[in-house]
Amino acid sequence: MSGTISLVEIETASKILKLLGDKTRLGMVAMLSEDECCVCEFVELFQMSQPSVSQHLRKLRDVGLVEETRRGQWIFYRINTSHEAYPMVQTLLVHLPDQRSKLIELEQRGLRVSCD
Amino acid sequence: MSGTISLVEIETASKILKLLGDKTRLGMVAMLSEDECCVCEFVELFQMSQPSVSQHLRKLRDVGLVEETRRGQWIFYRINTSHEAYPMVQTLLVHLPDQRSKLIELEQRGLRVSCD
DNA sequence: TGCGTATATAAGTATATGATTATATAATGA
DNA sequence: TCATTATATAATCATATACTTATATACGCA
Repeated sequence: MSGTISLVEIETASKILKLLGDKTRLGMVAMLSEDECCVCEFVELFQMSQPSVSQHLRKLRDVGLVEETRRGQWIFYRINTSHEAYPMVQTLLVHLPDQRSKLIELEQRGLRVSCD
Repeated sequence: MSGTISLVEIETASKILKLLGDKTRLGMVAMLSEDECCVCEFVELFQMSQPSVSQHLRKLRDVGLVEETRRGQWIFYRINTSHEAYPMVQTLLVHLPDQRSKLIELEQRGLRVSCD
């Protein structure tokens, strides 16, 4: 229903915001709001070790903010739009710079993973 | 200009969100979005020691998210609506439960500080 | 001036966090 | 089946965080 705002308890909201209060994880969520991504793409995008990327994604997954799907060797992550805090997160993301160019640049470098 | 959304860099946004990723500070900012408050009111509202409250407020002040004014013995805090990330913070707060009842309850218990 | 109240700051400490390194698991293809 | 690639997890460690206690500062009032 348009006009209805989904409310989140302060305690719940602060847990989500603590997760997003890390530039890597916030960047990941911003990227995922454009498109699904897999771990090796994040490794490239953030110039960060694979275990580090996996651990950040795990934290996001543990609270249910992202979901994963395996496709062949790759595990793709996406935002869980049914999460109770998703509406709040979405209004947040509106204030962040568009991340599409980074995905495009990745694609041009031949490092974008796509499964059909 | 309506329709224009103020953008915040991911690094800046994550710093703000890290601060708001603590239930005490998020609660404080939510309260302050209703009305100015002083330290002793937060001590009562959050049932927390005075130094702890002061330290949380200092972090919020250090990034410029809140401002202070001394009035007599008391130092009142308020949200800095000119902060570059304020629009983002404001859209966040919309998703949190209304805090007015807590201020009203404080007033009824005679613990609300007001200076004229 | 001296006392009480409000607040800030400093020091200390236990816990949380984010990175690294090493290792385990799972899928692909020769 | 074996090597390679992608990912997860565990262990470790340095740093950050949030609280406590103790103390300093500032104001109001008798």
